[in-house]
Amino acid sequence: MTYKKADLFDKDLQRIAEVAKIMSHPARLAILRYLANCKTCISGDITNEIPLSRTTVSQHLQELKRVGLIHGEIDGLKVNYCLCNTCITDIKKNFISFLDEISITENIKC
Amino acid sequence: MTYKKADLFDKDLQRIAEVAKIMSHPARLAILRYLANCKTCISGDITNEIPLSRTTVSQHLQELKRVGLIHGEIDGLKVNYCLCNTCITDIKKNFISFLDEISITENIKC
DNA sequence: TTTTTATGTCGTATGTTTACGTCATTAAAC
DNA sequence: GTTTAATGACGTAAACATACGACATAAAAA
Repeated sequence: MTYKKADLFDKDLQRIAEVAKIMSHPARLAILRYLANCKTCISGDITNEIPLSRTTVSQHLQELKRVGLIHGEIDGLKVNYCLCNTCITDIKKNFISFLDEISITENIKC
Repeated sequence: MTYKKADLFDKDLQRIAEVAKIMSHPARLAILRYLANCKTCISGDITNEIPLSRTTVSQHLQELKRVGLIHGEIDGLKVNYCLCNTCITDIKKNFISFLDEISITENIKC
């Protein structure tokens, strides 16, 4: 009965909140940054780059995949991960739009 | 011994993650949006606007205050809250910079 | 075919967030 | 001076996130 009242809010706020939550862990941000720079994108390489156990990194990768920020493509034993540019563009649009919305120019007092 | 390995990551990623975490709840986004629109900003008004208990809203307000997104100013019995534009501008800069960084143009495959 | 390698899934301990009722405090109204 | 009103702080239950070891799977190498 307690908990999870998030659905009481506007859909657009819920979406921004969802994306923000995904970005709320530095490991996931580090993964995104790494994927933006590397060419190979193999899961193992990401694991080596991140100072956490393989399992934990894998878990973060699944999260990123779940919201659509990255894609994974099986290549034999290995998995190639890469960023979803469409999704990132979309997120950028959403964030900027929200932050613009709350950037008032004429400030009232404090 | 388990838990909280966040400090192993770059300071800039930690800061973005911290801000993202604050933005990861629709109630807090709704508060920010409301503060951007209203003139009065009295705590009680915010509580009426948000479909959560007074205590919970107060808690969210403290969180927003903690990271510097809003300021509160005591006015007798009441408290006037308002957005911190400097902080919001800063956040916008940080987010856009990170999202630009991971927006690769030449995509490799997927 | 057996072994090795790369990855994901499951279980679980511990820490954190969310949500709210109750209590404390302090200013204003009476 | 008492009462009422507006807030914040405290305590706490339930849900969720983080981190990781152990197990499972399936491709590649030996």
